[in-house]
Amino acid sequence: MKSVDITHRLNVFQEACERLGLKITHQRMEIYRAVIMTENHPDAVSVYHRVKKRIPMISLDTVYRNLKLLAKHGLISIVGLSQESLRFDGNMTPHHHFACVKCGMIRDFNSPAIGHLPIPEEVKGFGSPVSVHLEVKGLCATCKKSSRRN
Amino acid sequence: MKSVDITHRLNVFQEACERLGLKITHQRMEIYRAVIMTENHPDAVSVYHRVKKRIPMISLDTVYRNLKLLAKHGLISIVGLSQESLRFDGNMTPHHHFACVKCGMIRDFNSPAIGHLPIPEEVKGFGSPVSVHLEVKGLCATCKKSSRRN
DNA sequence: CATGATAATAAGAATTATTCCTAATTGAGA
DNA sequence: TCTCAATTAGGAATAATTCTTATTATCATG
Repeated sequence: MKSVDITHRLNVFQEACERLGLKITHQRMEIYRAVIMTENHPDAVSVYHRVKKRIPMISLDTVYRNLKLLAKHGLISIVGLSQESLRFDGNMTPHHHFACVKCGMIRDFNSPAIGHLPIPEEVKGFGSPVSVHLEVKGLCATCKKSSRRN
Repeated sequence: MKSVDITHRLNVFQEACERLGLKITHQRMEIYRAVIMTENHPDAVSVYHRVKKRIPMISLDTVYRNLKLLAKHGLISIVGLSQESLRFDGNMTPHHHFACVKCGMIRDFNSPAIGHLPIPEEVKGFGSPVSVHLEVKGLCATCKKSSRRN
């Protein structure tokens, strides 16, 4: 990404923080910057090491706290289903998943339309695809109800 | 799932183990059975508790070991991208992922076709979808090369 | 059916990822 | 500038997963 783009995105980020009532701290800015500058979807520890070069006293907890906070506010996202532990699936027939971001509930669904999706040529350049799943994230009906009560 | 179906799947599983040279142990059978009988994509600890009712001395390690082994052989699957830690994404424009199951590399791709997929009505009954990602799992070019060497 | 090679297991220690706790610091509005 | 709630650093705590080792069980073969 070009440095003018980075600057622009940092400005947009700053405005978003103001709008959301999040304080604009040095740490928060650098953590965000590290995420958008890293192409390959870093984990928290990678972000930590990267930010440490600019803020040597940064704590890993601060990195985790901000990454989660920013993800919660939709300023960055978590790759995949954001589960804290591995989950297993005995259904080996083609299907897809709906996952609740709050309680972790996962439901299967099929879709003939999705069944024969065209995988772009580009992807074959990355390697050999083995499986294809559509992952729909959202709030399940139960969690939606309980969050309205608050 | 009906009990005749369970029985049938256990038979198929047993044949698969024979074909793959995996020994048919009591623990392995019960672990597989627990996974296919649980609709909601259990994590390892849930499987452990379920199996413990039938094999009180089962160890958690055995559960993990078998779940991973069965997943490796394609007898069950791991939900999502099978990552061991959370990974973050600063790209908030619509895109999809190719993930290498061996080294964890993730690459983005877009697809206009996937962009306006019809989400089945069924899914709206589960809750409110927020994001939709296609997750393609496979072996990346580099890992494919290095595994051929062995 | 006995037996030996080897895969698999139990139990607990070790490792890794993530979150919590607390005291000190800081950003931003009055 | 002053104040206060939000944020931070640092280390302890927790949770998830893997490793180590001694023992046991499976299954091919005699």
